[in-house]
Amino acid sequence: MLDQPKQGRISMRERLLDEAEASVLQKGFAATSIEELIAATGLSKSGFFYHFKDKGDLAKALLLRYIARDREILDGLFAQGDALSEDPLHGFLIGLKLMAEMLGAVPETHPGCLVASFCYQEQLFSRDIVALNQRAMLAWRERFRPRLDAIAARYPPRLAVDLDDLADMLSVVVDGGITLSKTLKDGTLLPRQVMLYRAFIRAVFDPGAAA
Amino acid sequence: MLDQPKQGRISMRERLLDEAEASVLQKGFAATSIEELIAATGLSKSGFFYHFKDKGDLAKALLLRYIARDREILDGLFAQGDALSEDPLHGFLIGLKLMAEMLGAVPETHPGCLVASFCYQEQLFSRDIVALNQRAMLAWRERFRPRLDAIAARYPPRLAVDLDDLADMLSVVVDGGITLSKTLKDGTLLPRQVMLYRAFIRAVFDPGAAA
DNA sequence: TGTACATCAGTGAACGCGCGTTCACTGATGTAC
DNA sequence: TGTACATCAGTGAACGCGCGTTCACTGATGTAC
Repeated sequence: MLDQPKQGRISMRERLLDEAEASVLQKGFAATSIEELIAATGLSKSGFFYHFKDKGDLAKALLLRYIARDREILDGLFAQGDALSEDPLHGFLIGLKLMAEMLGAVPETHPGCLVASFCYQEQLFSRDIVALNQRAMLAWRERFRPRLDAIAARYPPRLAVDLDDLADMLSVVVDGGITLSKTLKDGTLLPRQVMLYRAFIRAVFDPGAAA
Repeated sequence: MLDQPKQGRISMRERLLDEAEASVLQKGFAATSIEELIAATGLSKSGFFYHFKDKGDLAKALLLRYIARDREILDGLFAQGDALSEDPLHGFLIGLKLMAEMLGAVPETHPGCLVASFCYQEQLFSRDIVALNQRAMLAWRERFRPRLDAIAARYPPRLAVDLDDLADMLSVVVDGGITLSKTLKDGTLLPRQVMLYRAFIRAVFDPGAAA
């Protein structure tokens, strides 16, 4: 029994977070009621307040979990890309392709980005949650800017572009692509946009890019 | 008196819509209460229900107004671009530059895109509002795809890209750019992303693009 | 020009429901000695 | 091994407030004849 992995049985807390995340992405945080979360999980209302001291605490836990998962996924994707090529440009391009594949793999459309959702409801949240959201957004820039620097060092850019902007553009394309996909209920649109960003990266750096 | 323009005095209905739009973009539709709208405008609660039959009716009016304004602005921008150049590519590039300038002109950061906000709260709205939102998103593709066709006819694309995707990318960059700008509270980020999209368009079509 | 009626733009009071939160309490498991 | 206590993961009942909605009513302006 001791050597059994703890997995399999998901904790009540985790189940509440799962339900809450899905609900927030479909109707926003304010309309996501504790009542509905306990109905979905079978917990009592006071049971909910054992896990979260108030609704704001739920929001914070939701965001922290989302950010951590996001980071892990990106780590995995681009570590794979780097493992498959020593060249920084090719490694990045592989990572982007893997990303597009992953985003296209789920049969339904992407459920949404919690950071974008929170951004459009900022006034509901405490300052530390808003700050957390900003850090999450900045994390993308800080993750990809050094990569672009390394690429630019080997492949002089063929277009005059700011590398911070270019790094930001990936999060922009993913966020905007999610909104596009979600609004039009077409899951293929998001990966296509990521591949378009990838084409842009090639146009900027890859000497053999022009068809 | 008859020849006086009706402007100047804004109707109560319009004031309610103004307040509602700002509030929705800051905290979402569910958290935007009728109570707060009448407090801001000095109207009575039943006065509100004279103008809108229920809260869903407010949402619909909000979205219709937003979409109409959006269309007018885009019409103006790209009509200007076309007026300044006969060439479809250059006209489009001018339109994009004007767009970036307009988006950077407001001192504060962009208040947000109602279509994106509604997309992340879809479950709150009736089917016709959701359909309206889809039409609004599609309108961008349908507006820019013919332009790209005209450009591609004169300037054979130097990169293999799908023109629907490329048309979609503008709305993606604007939507994602708004989220980026809004989250990081930096109004310059949005116009910079639009200019980056413009650079991509040049890279795809403009024979003299490479620096 | 006068009167009758219609429409416009609201007011005030009341409603019931659902929401987030609090409080005192509980029964099962873990740990110290 | 037995007992005392602490922690974990909850329950059940009650609360007050704010929300969206309804209803009967009103006073000012517009229109028909």
